[in-house]
Amino acid sequence: MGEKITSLDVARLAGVSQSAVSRVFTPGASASKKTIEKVRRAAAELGYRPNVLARAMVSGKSRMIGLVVAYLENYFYPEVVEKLSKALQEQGYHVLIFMASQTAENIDDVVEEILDYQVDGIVAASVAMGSELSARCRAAGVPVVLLNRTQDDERLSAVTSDNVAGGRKVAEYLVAGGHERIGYIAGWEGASTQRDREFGLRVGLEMAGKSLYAREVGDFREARAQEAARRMFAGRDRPDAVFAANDHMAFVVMDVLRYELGLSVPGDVSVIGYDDVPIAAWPAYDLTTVRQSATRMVAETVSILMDLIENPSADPRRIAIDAPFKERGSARKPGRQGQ
Amino acid sequence: MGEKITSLDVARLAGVSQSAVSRVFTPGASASKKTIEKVRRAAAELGYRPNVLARAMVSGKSRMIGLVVAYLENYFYPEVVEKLSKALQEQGYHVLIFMASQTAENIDDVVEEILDYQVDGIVAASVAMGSELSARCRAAGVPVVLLNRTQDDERLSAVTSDNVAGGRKVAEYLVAGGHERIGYIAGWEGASTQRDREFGLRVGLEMAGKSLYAREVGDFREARAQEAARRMFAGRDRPDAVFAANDHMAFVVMDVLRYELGLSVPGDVSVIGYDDVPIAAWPAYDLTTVRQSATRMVAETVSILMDLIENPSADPRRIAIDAPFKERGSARKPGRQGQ
DNA sequence: TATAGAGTTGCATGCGAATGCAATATGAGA
DNA sequence: TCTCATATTGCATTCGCATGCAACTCTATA
Repeated sequence: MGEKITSLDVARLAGVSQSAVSRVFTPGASASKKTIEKVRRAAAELGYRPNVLARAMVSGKSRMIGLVVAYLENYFYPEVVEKLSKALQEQGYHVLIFMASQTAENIDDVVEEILDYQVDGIVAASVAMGSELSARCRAAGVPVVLLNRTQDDERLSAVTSDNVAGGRKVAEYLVAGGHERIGYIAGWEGASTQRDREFGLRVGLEMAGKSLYAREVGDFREARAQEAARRMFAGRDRPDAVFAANDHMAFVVMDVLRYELGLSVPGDVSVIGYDDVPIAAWPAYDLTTVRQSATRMVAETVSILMDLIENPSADPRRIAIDAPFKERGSARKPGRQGQ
Repeated sequence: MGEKITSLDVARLAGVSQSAVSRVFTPGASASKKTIEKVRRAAAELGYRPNVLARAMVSGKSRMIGLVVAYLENYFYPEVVEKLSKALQEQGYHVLIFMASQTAENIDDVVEEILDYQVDGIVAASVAMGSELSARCRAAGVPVVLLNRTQDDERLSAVTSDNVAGGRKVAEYLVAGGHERIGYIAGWEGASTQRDREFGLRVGLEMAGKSLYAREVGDFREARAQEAARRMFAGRDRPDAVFAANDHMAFVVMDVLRYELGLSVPGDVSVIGYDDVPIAAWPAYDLTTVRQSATRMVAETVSILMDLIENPSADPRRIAIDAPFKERGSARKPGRQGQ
C-alpha cells in the first residue's frame, strides 16, 4: 500500500518525458495527438492522477477557497455552504471550511490558518474581519468576499441582500396591516445585517409617522431570542406585531407566543422574519418574511471571487441584492385597499 | 502585493540556515533556545507562517480531511459538519468539503477529486462508496470512515447509531401505547440506516405479535415524504401511528396530517421520528424520536480517523452508538402500567 | 528540393519546507 | 583541563509537478 503514482511513472511507461505528461494534464499546453494518446493510456493503466498540492506549489494556485462560518444553527448558512460548495466545484475549486467561534476575536486566528493553506480566495459568511487581517489578505494577494455582512472598509467586497429596503418593506406591511405597537427583536448588534434591517424598519415606521414600540436583543441566538421575546411580552399593552431580525429568531418568538403565552399568531400578534429559510414555508410556521435568496447571493459571491482571482487588481465590489417581501400567514394581511 | 515570505527570508534575517527555521516550526525537532528566540523574532517581524502545502509535499501529510456530504437539507448534517469541523480543527486538521449529488454514481468521481488533494483521511457522511473506490483509497493509504451509514465491506470503518435497536424501541413504545395500525415512512432504500431502522421496527412489532400496517417510501426527501404521507392516509382505516425513518420526514408527515388532513397529533395519529435534530425539540413539533447524538458520532469518527492515520495498519472499526428513546409529545404515551 | 514557420519535446530548474547525514558546539564527568 | 556523549546546526536532497528555453520535427510554401 502507499505506492504513489507520479507523473514520472507515467512518463516511463509511456516512453516520454515527465514534462510531456505534465503537458497532457495541463489545459492549454501543447502536445501532439500521439503523445496525448500514449500518456492517457499509460495514466489510465497506472491509475495516475495529478497531485493537486504539487501543482499548487509551482503554479501558486491551490484551487481552494477558504470558507469561514460562525454558526450553522441558522439554517440560512447550511444552504449557503451547500450552494457555495457546489458552485465552486463547478468552477474547479473546492472549499476548505473553517468554523469560527462566535467570539469576535477568534476570526483573526482562523483567517491566519486559512492563509497557511494558500487558498486562492476567502469567503467570510456572517463574520467580521479585523482591518489588520484584511490587510494581510490583501498583502498575500488573497481576495476576500464577505457574505451576508458588510464592513466599512471599502476595499472589502461584500454580498448582502438589500437589508435596509427589506426592513422598510416590513414596516410598510405592518403599518398597512393596521398594527399599532410594533416590536423589534434585534440580532447581534455587531452585525451589519442587524443594523441595516433595524434602520430600514425605523425609517419605514417614521415615514408612516410611527416609531418603534418595543425593542429587545436576541443576538441571532435561540436562547437569547427566547428571553427577548419573554421580556417583550411580559407587561400589559404588549406589541401587536414583532419583526425578528431573522427567521431563526422569528420561529422562537412564535413558539414563545403560542406555546408559552397562549397567544395566537397572527390573531393576537403578527410575526415577521427575515431570510425565508426553508422552514419558513412549513405550514407549522407559515412565516411572513423577507426573501433573501441564498442562491443568488452565492452566485454573486462566486462571480466576484472569480473576477478577483483572475484579475487581482480589479476593484472590490459590494452588492446588495433585491430582497422581495414574502407574504405568508404569520402576519395580519392588509385590507383590500391597503398596500 | 504578493511577496511571499518564505523560511529562507526568515533564515536570512535571523542569521541561521533555512533548516533551522524549519526546525523551530516543526514540533519535536531540536533547536537551541537561542536559535528559537532569533527565529521567532525574525518570523514575527516578517509575518512569516509556514506554507502548509509545501510542508504537505515533503511530509506526505496534508492535515486535511475530505468530507463528503450528500445533502444538508436534513438538519442532522449541518450539525455534523459543524462539530466535525471543530473537532478536527482541535486536532490540527481541516476539512475539505465536497457535496455529492444524490445520484449514487457521482460519489466515485467526488472521491477521486478528494484523493487529488492528498487528504489524510475521508469522512463519508450519508453516502455509499463503490468497492472499487474504497480499494483506491486503501491503495492510496487514505483511511475512510463512513458516518451514519454502513456497508458490507468489512474493511471500511463506520459510525452509526444503533439503528436496529432504535427501531425496536419505537415499535415497543408504539405497542405499549396501544396503537393498532402502525405505518412506516421509509427512507431511501439504498441506505443502511433506512434498512436497519425498518428492520428494528419490524422485529419489535413481531415480538409483540404485530406487523406493519402500512408502508410508503419517502426517500428521506421532503417532497417524497409528503407524497408518501398523503398516500398512506388517503384511504379509510388509516394508521393510528407513523414512524418516519428520520425527523426531517416526520416533520413533513406531521404537517400533512395537521394542516392538510386536519388530524390531530398525537390525538388522532402518533408520529415518531429518528435523529432528534434540534427542531424536534421546538414546541411546534415536540417530536418524540430516537436520539442519535451528532456529538458522540462525530467524536467516534474523529477518534477512529486519528487512530487510522497514526497507525495505518490498524483494523477498521465499526461502531454503533447507543440511541436512547426520547419521549416528547407527538406520540400517545403508554399508560402508567405500560412499558 | 530547400526553408521559414509553427508545433513538439526534453532538459533543467524552481516552488517552500522537512530531514538524513556529517560537522560542530555544548556540557558533564573524571 | 581533557574526553566523550549529547545536543545543535548546516548542507544537500527530496516531495510532484509546471514551465522557460533550446533543440528538434513537421508541414506548407516557394
